[in-house]
Amino acid sequence: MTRISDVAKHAGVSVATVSRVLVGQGSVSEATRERVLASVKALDYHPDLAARRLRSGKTDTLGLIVSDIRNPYFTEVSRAIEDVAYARGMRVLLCNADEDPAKERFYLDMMRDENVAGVILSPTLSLLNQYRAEDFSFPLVLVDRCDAKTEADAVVLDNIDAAQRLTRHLLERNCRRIAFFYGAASATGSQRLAGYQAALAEAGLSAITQPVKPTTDDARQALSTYLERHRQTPDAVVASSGLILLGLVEGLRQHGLRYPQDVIVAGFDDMPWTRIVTPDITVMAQPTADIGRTAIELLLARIAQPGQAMRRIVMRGELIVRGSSAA
Amino acid sequence: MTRISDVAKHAGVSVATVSRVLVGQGSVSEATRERVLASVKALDYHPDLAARRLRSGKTDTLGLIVSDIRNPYFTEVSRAIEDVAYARGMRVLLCNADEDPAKERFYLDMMRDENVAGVILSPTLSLLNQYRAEDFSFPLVLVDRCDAKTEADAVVLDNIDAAQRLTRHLLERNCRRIAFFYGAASATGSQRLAGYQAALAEAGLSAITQPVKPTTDDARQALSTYLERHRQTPDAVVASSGLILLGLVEGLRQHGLRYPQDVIVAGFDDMPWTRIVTPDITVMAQPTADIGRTAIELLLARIAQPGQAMRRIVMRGELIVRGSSAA
DNA sequence: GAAGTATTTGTAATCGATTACATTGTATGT
DNA sequence: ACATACAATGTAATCGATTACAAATACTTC
Repeated sequence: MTRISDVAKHAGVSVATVSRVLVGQGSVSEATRERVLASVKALDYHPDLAARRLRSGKTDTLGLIVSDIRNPYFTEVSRAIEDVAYARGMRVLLCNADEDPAKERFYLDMMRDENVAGVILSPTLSLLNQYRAEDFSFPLVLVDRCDAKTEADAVVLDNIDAAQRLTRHLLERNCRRIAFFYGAASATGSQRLAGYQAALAEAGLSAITQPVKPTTDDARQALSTYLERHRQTPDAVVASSGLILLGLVEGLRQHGLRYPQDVIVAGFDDMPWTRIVTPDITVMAQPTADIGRTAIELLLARIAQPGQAMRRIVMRGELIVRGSSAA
Repeated sequence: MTRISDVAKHAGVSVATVSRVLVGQGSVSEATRERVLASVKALDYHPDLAARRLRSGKTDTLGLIVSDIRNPYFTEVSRAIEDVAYARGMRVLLCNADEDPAKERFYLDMMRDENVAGVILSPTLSLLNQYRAEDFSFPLVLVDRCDAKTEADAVVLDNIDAAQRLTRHLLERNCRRIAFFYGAASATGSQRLAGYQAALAEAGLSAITQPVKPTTDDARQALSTYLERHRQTPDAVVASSGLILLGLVEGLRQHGLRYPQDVIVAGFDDMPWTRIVTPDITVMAQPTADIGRTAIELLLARIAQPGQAMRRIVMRGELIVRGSSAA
């Protein structure tokens, strides 16, 4: 391993000067600057990050804790985040909390131990409910999940509005009995539930709601159970997330129900498969790349300006009408 | 921040003793051990990882560099890897090389700088071709992609056999003109191509092959172009990966071709959507969870025993026959 | 109980950078 | 020509742990 002292010797300067060149702090003459950089290149020197971190207390690593890495929503968001980080030469420590508050706790502790510059997190409901900014020693940006009462930097969809518009669309298609399958474990799920309920209330209709675990398997089973228990099938089934939507489509298929003839189906997240099934599926699409990019930019801004006011950035969903809700 | 010296003072011992308790090296009496642990808990002490790393030169961070985080194959593999890492209290630094040798290089350099304990990598073709074990300062396990001539720890599918069996299945369905769309940029794609070709050769048939970029969009376009250029549609189209398969299905749909009536379709990777389209899709499934778990275990074994012989672990794919290749 | 060994604990060096402070050299204004 | 300010560089302290080595204590064995 070549150390900074090797570079200093090679360039005929002190270690302090080498460090100044590398860090970009302090003043160095252009001549020595070039000499040092030449030596760095000649010796293929790479600073020891642990040493640098220990002394300076700074890191250029960001943390990203998502709820489910297999959920395409999160992979697309992470992808966008990582692209920005890559462009800036920063690292991203990606972890998967699996909707488990214990894992989430573990990873947050790990972020503290790693001394990351900041963290982007899609919090469990449990964390969100007891959220206090002062519990975190690093800048934190919430993504996907945040409510109005939580004082934090956040990037979220306008869930209530999005669910309301999606539901209104189904009402326009003359659906009356609309069953809403939602992930009860997340803030997102309950906000979308509220939007759905608001739309039904406008129309003077009563709600049919079914909380599920936010997985495809659980959603499929919940639909099955529902269909078996009730004689009358609903006019429409709606999912509060892409994974749940997939479960609903699987479940309909399993029960031999065709859409849109027997029952209309729609849900959140414009996942790739929604375009290729026949008929294709009406969805409320989220701007995942935008959400990711905005989240990391918000985080970097916060790191640069720790004092600035908290910002909650609310994005609008896009309704994409397809065959599954054809008139 | 509480430091190790605070803990030492609180417990009435020296910092060395505290360190020994925490690291688990050296001998400490049970009594002091408990006293130290009590102090650690009382003060909520967490060791500074940078300092620990600097002094010991060791890390319990692993690196994982995948080719495309949006590919469900890789998310499932990462998921399995991370589960094992979590169970052992290790961190995983996940990066997305995007099939780009430059990014791959960048992230490999970063892994070196981070001083990770080891890395799991799905290499680009370019890296694989010039692979030399001595170029890496850390233990490395290849996943998904490796060839017989590369001397490295690796976990891969038996690609030739898998593609051959998938192709034979189509031959049994009386397909004669079988078009193979494969990712030319990866070792996996060309190995699967070889398997396909072997099966056709057995049957005395000529191959129809189409290299594509390993993305859904590119596959869809390639299929379109192919269909427009050739009067006669093939009996079957086969994809060398799940993302390509999705593109083929989209393309068929776009051209109004039904399967299995007009053309049979099949491919690699049992992705969730393959079960819900109608008809559902015949696939060669990969044991992704097994692959991930095996890869990290192989890596940990290598870290523990740096001297042991290189192992290439070859997994068998599972043919799942579904409606898209119905007789 | 003495000698020898094993166990437990402490002292201080060390990892490789950053950075406060001191020092030297150079330019500027009067 | 002298004082002042500022730029460029070097010396050495420092970050917070681990660990080599030394010292103290406990435990055997005869």
